[in-house]
Amino acid sequence: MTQQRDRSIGYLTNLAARLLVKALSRELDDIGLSIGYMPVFVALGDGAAMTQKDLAIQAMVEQPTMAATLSRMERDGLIARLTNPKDARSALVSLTPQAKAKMKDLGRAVESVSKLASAGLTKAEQAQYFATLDKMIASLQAANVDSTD
Amino acid sequence: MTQQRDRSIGYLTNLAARLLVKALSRELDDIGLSIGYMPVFVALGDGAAMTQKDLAIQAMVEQPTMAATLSRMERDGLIARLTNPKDARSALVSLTPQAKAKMKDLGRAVESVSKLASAGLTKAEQAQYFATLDKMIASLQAANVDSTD
DNA sequence: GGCTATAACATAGCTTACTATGTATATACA
DNA sequence: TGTATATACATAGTAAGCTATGTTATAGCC
Repeated sequence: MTQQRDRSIGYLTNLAARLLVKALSRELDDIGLSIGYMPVFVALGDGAAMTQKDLAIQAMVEQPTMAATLSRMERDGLIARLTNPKDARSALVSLTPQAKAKMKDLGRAVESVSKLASAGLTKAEQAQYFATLDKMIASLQAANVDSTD
Repeated sequence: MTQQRDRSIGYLTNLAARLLVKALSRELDDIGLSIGYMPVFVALGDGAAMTQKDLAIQAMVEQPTMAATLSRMERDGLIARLTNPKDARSALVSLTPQAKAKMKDLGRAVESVSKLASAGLTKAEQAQYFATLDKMIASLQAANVDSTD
């Protein structure tokens, strides 16, 4: 009869991530954006144009994931694809003016969710949380690279 | 030109979660299990039988998510559905013997990934990480409830 | 120059999440 | 008793992730 919910590091981290996604998605809905678009905005927000591959690397997602994200963003009028003069296989992706116009609101949404998530945490706790995440991510990425070769 | 990756609490938490999922999925592949099955194993591992709804509550996922998970588990021969004598709308779900036979391996897989994730963290850091996650989850859940009514 | 290997992207198929909505059974109450 | 409401589950559709594999263009090398 013991209420034995999963308290593993994986389950709890995942739950927190899902709740963060949900919270941010709600904010982004109002602006007409989607959470998967975020890393593209971060990468291209300064006016840069880059290939799908470089976007995938920066976002740390696989190529097909970025391909799907970009096609949704194109559908939503947020990115344009210019032919890459240096390589006919790839295209250079950049934000449209409509996308750029939403950057400020996007920043506000991220800020608001970050505040919500860290409500009740001291500055020290927040710093510690980031430091721990960095270490954990490093361990997991190292193991991932090892077993991918 | 600044390599300005997203360092928001949301993005990093999400990245850690994705890496944890990947690591555990790799382990579970060997046993023939899938990560979404985990909360069902946790809930039913002691031989209990419960409804889809209660499973969804324990796993903290929405009902259609649990419905899909259960249908994959049924396909894989891991759960059985018995008619609920008290309510013809629902069925009582329990683990099959094949599923129970995998519980030990599953525990080992979780343990191994937890170790990998917390490699390089002191006991104090781990405890602090859990405490911070708990607070964060509580804040996010409270906000979620508020905006759902 | 032509073949081979590599690289970039596309496509297919799967998992795990979500929301919205439909259906059928229980429950409540007039 | 019969209707209205609430509950449990099913289904449809979408997002965001993954792996595996196909296609086309580039690069390397004999």
